[in-house]
Amino acid sequence: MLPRKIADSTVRRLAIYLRFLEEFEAQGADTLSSKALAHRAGTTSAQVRKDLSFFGSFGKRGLGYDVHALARELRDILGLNRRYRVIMVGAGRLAGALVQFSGFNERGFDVVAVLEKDPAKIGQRWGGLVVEDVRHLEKVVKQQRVDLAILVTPADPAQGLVDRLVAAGVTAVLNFAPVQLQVPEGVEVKNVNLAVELETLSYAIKHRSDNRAESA
Amino acid sequence: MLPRKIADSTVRRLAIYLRFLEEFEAQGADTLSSKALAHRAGTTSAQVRKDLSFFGSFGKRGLGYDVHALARELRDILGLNRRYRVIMVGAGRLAGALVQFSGFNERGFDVVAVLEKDPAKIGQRWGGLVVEDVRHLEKVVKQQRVDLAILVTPADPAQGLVDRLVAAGVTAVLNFAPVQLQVPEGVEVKNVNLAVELETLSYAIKHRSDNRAESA
DNA sequence: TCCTGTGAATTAGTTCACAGCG
DNA sequence: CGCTGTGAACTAATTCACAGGA
Repeated sequence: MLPRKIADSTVRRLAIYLRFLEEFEAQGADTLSSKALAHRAGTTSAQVRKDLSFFGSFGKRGLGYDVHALARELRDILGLNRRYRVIMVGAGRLAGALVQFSGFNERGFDVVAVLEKDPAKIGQRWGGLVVEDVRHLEKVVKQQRVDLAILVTPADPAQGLVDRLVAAGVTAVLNFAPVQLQVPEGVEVKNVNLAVELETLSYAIKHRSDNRAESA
Repeated sequence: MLPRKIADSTVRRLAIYLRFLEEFEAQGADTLSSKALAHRAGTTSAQVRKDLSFFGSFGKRGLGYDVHALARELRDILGLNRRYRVIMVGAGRLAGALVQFSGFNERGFDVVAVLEKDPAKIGQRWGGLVVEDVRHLEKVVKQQRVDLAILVTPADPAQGLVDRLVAAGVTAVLNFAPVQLQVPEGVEVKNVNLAVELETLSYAIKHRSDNRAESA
């Protein structure tokens, strides 16, 4: 059923399809064509069908997809039919915003601990959590049975922290620090680099006319 | 000099190379090989050379790249040798974290206004800024000569807001709302979807063993 | 010799186009 | 018929491999 390797771009689109399916679900629609889904997700119907085809045949020819059934399939494919225990490493403003971000909770990601180095922040209450000393990282990861870490620190300490997280058993990391983390086989890292996003926009602004005219 | 179309993946890597070049610069290195840069950026030396070759020949055979000179070239290519005037649309926690985020300022992105719908937040002081009523969007965009908008709102109002931004003359948007925005030709949108990032990690966790073993 | 710059080869990803089922 | 599912065709991106200048 599962091919050797699914492209990251496909997985991202599946997550996007799921979001729209759930919107349609809420609106009471119960059948949807690949064309309609593609339109909402900003892609083509062939792409939608191809993406889904890697995992099975979920549609009805001549009809489309059952919204409920396809949403359920996608949640299953994406591993979203369980909850994840998340540790937040770093307690700056961005970390604070992420802890509050309802999208995480709705999707099954529960922040179970927040770690920080700065003594001024240790002991603060964050919602139901207390910010803990990062020295206790290993203990917390084990006691809380952490599945996934969100790393929200400056660049400098990031590699050392990820080494400790991996040693303690964490196998998935969402990294906001602007460094390329080195991790062993079997550990997944996703990077989010806000500066890079802005810089690609800067590039687009600067080179906008290149796509139309020859001269610069 | 500039080919018709540069892949987004290439532009992102250029931004990453620049970050590391600046680190090396700060450490006093003045020459660097494509191999060293590739290692830091998590790619291959051939990829580094190919990425750069789209824009020119910046290295010295047998030696490598002059760190200062290449950094300057990349800043020029990326359009980072000027400052950008940014409007933040939405004044939630994430917006607050982004406004404070030093990386933006260091890279030349100045937040010149923050807009919000919620009357409770309008009038709050954010650093040197006062949160303004989103009704004044058009006026603010024009008076502040905004180059770029960061959209940090729920999904619902996002399309309407982007329509107004575009009508007012904004041509680049960094979108955190979980919708696929429809914009006319010539307007650039970059999406950052934190839920999607977590969901691809969830997928990776679930399918980790598939890469090695046959059975599931 | 060392390391860049780059066509050529390869691999990955997307789109086409149509057979086949409801 | 309508719309899915999917090989085949195509396009894009990466990697190879080597010529050539410092």
